[in-house]
Amino acid sequence: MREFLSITRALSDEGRVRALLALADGELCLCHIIELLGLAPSTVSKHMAVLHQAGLVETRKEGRWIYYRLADGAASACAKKAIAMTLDCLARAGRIRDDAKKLKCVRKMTLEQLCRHYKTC
Amino acid sequence: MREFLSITRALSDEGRVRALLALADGELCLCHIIELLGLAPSTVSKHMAVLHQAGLVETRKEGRWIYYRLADGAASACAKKAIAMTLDCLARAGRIRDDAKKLKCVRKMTLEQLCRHYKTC
DNA sequence: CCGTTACTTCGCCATGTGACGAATTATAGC
DNA sequence: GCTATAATTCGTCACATGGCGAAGTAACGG
Repeated sequence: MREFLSITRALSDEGRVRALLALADGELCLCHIIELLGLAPSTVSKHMAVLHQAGLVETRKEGRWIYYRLADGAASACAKKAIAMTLDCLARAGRIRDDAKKLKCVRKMTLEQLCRHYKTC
Repeated sequence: MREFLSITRALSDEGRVRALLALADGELCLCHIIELLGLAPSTVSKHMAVLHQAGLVETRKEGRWIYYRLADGAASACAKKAIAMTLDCLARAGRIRDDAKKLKCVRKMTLEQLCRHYKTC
């Protein structure tokens, strides 16, 4: 029950849901997500921590950068179901399609470009 | 997106989740759910309104009583998926099994017995 | 080392949420 | 009608949450 509630709570914020779905096409650096959501780094960091604690995303550290990806094999059955449901319900949502477009551009930028002065996309 | 968030938000409270799963065995009157959760009638009423607005439950009025049941055919695909996931994740949870036991007793009581002085089960 | 940079943690504020009891509404039964 | 009762709405309170910027931490590049 506790795990289920941590998952539904994590999925009850639009920013977190958008971040989760952005990972559907592959891992992203935190600065990518900051750029996508247009929120303060501290805010996005906290959102990603919530998703991580719910078991919905996993992290990989590479130098100064932290990459996030959807939870895969090691994830609980419940987390997997929740991710599948989210993708299923929202793949066609306007906001998510817009995000996908922006992400195509964001993914092409180097991390240096991105983190230098956000909002360059 | 708005619908999805209203569903995840509805499912992010333990009382609401317990109420939803209690309906898996068939419809219940509000007073049944008040008895099950042990919360004030006004609180439970608000919880059920949240579930209803999220499209997860439907209501039927019969005299002074209001019966709730899981959303069925008329429900959105997203709501159906969410209900299925909730059942799937929590059917074996300790709290839910305890609730099922208590419900067996509660369901046997007449509404008059129940509403007279709650907590008689 | 020492500055720069990517991220996290902390402190703060505004708003949202869940709880209750009291008041209100709607319905059944006398 | 009038009373009793099931449910909702309202008012209030304590607490959780999401937002930000500032300060702190960790890692790269001189």
